[in-house]
Amino acid sequence: MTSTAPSLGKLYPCEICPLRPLNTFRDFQPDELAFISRFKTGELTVDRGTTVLVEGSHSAHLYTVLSGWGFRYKLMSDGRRQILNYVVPGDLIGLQGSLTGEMQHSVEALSTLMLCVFERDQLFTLYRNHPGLAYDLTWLAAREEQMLDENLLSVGRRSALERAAYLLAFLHQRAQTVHLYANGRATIPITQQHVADTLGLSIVHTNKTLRKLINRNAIRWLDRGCEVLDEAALLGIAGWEGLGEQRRPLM
Amino acid sequence: MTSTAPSLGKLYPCEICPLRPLNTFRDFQPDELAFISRFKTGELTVDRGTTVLVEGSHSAHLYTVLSGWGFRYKLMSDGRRQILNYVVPGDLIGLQGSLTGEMQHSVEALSTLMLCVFERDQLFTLYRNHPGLAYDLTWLAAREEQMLDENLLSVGRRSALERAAYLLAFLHQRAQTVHLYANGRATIPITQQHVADTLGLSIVHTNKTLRKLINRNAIRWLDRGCEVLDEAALLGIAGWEGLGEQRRPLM
DNA sequence: CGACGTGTTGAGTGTGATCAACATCTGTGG
DNA sequence: CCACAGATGTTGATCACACTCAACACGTCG
Repeated sequence: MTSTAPSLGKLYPCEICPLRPLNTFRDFQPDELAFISRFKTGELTVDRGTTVLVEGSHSAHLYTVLSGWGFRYKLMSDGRRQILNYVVPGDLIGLQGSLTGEMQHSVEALSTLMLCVFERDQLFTLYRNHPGLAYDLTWLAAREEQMLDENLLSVGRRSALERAAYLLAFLHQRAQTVHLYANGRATIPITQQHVADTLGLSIVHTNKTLRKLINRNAIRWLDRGCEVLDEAALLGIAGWEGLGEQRRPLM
Repeated sequence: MTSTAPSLGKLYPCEICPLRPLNTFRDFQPDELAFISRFKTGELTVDRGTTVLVEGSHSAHLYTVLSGWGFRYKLMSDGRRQILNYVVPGDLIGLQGSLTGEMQHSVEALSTLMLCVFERDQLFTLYRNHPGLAYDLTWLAAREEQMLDENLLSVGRRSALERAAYLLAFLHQRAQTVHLYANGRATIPITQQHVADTLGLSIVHTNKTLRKLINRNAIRWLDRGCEVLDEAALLGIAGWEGLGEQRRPLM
C-alpha cells in the first residue's frame, strides 16, 4: 500500500493557506511569506497507510502537514513497534533527517494526508536570509521535544489507565487547536493497535483499558476511531494539565 | 542542597576551550568563535545534587556543560519521577525554556558540574548574525529528539533487562565520545534509583535486573556508580546498534 | 466465498510491583 | 567518641497488573 501519486500543482499557494488564518499560528512578515512560498515546491496527497518517510532513508524533502493525521514510529528488528508521536496540520516532518542526514524514524498516514513539500537543500538559504524563520524551526524542534518528554513520562511512570487517558486527551487537544475536526465528526482516526503501540501495552490489555474509559462515558469507540466525550475526566484520570497552548509558527 | 556559588571569572575562555579540540566537535569559523566568546558571560560550578534548572521557571540563561554529568527529569504531583535524558560535556541545556518561555523539565547535577553561561536575550542576535550557529542550535535540538525517540522505544517496548543494557551502553558511549572518563576511573556516577527512574521500573526490580548484568560480567556496580565491562554484550542484549556518531556542533 | 483487519472476552501465566527486613556507609550532633 | 538518621544497595515473600494464548464476532475487500 504505497500509493505515492504526487499531485504536482499547488492547490493551496501559501498566500491563501487555509491554516495560517487560524489564531493558533503566529503572524508572518510579508518577506517571510514570499520566501516560504518559493521554498514550497509542491503538494503531495497520500492515502491512509502510506509510509511518507522511512527510517534509514536520506530524504531530499521535508513536509508540512496541510490536512489529515499521521504518526511517527520506530521498529525493532523483531517487529516490535513504538509510536513516538502523532502529526496534525501545521506540524513539520522530516526536519530531523534533513539536519542529521538520515531518518531515524518513519512516518505513516492515519488518514488521507495533504503535505506541502519543501526542498532540503534550500534549508540553508532560509538560515542565511531569514533569521526569524530559522528561529521558528528551532522553536518547532523544541516543542516536539516537549511533547516527547511528556510521552516518556507517561509511558515510564503512568499506569495503563492513566496513560490511555493522557493519550486521548492529548490527541483531542491537538486536534482542537488546529480545528482538525471542525467539519464533520470529531473522531481521532486510530485503531486500538495504534494506542497499544503508543502506550507500550499489549493490544488485549489496551482493549480492556479503553473499555474502562468507555464505561465511564469518557470516550466512545467507533470503527477505527475514537471520540472524546469528557475531556475533563480524561485530564483528571491522567493527572495532566493539558497543553499550555502558545501561539506557534507555521512553515 | 542548593550551593549555587557562581564563580564569576572565566577560567576557560572559549579560545582555549578544553572541549573544542576533541574531534567529536565540528570545526568553527573565527567569527563564530568570537561571537560565542562574547555570548558566554561566565562560568558556573555546582555540586552533585544541585538543581540547575527548575520546571516551571523562566530562566534568563542557557548553559553548555563544560565538565561533569547531569540529568533532565520531570516530576508528577505525587512524586513519581521520570528521568528523560542525561547531559554530558558539550550538551546545551535550557534551550527549550529559552525558546518557549517556561522550562518544562528540571536539570540536576550528578557530579560536580561546570557550566558555561549564556544570556537568553542574546539568542536572537545569534540568529540574525550567525546562520551557521543558528543551524547548529536546531541541529542540537534535533539530536536531543533522536535520543528521546530511542529512549521512548526502550521504555515502551524493551524488557527490563534489555532496557538496562540499552541505558548503560548508551551512557557509556556518550561518555566515551567526549572523553568523559579519560582521566581516572571509568564510572558512570548514578545510583540504582536513577536507573529505575530512567527505565520506568521499581528500584527493587532494577536491582535484580542489574544483578543479572553483573553476573554476566557485563558491568560492575560500585558505590553510586556503574562501570561498563563488556559493551558488546550490552549492545547485544539490548538489540541496539549504538549511536551512529557524527561530528556535532559545540556552542 | 474466504482472507484479513479490527474489536472483544475469558483463562492462565509471568514480569515486575509492593512489602519487609537488613547491611553498609556517610554525615551530623551530642 | 558514640549514637543516630539518612542514603544506598540487597534479598526473599507475596501480590497484581499486564502479557500470552485462544476463540469468536463483525466488517470489508478481493
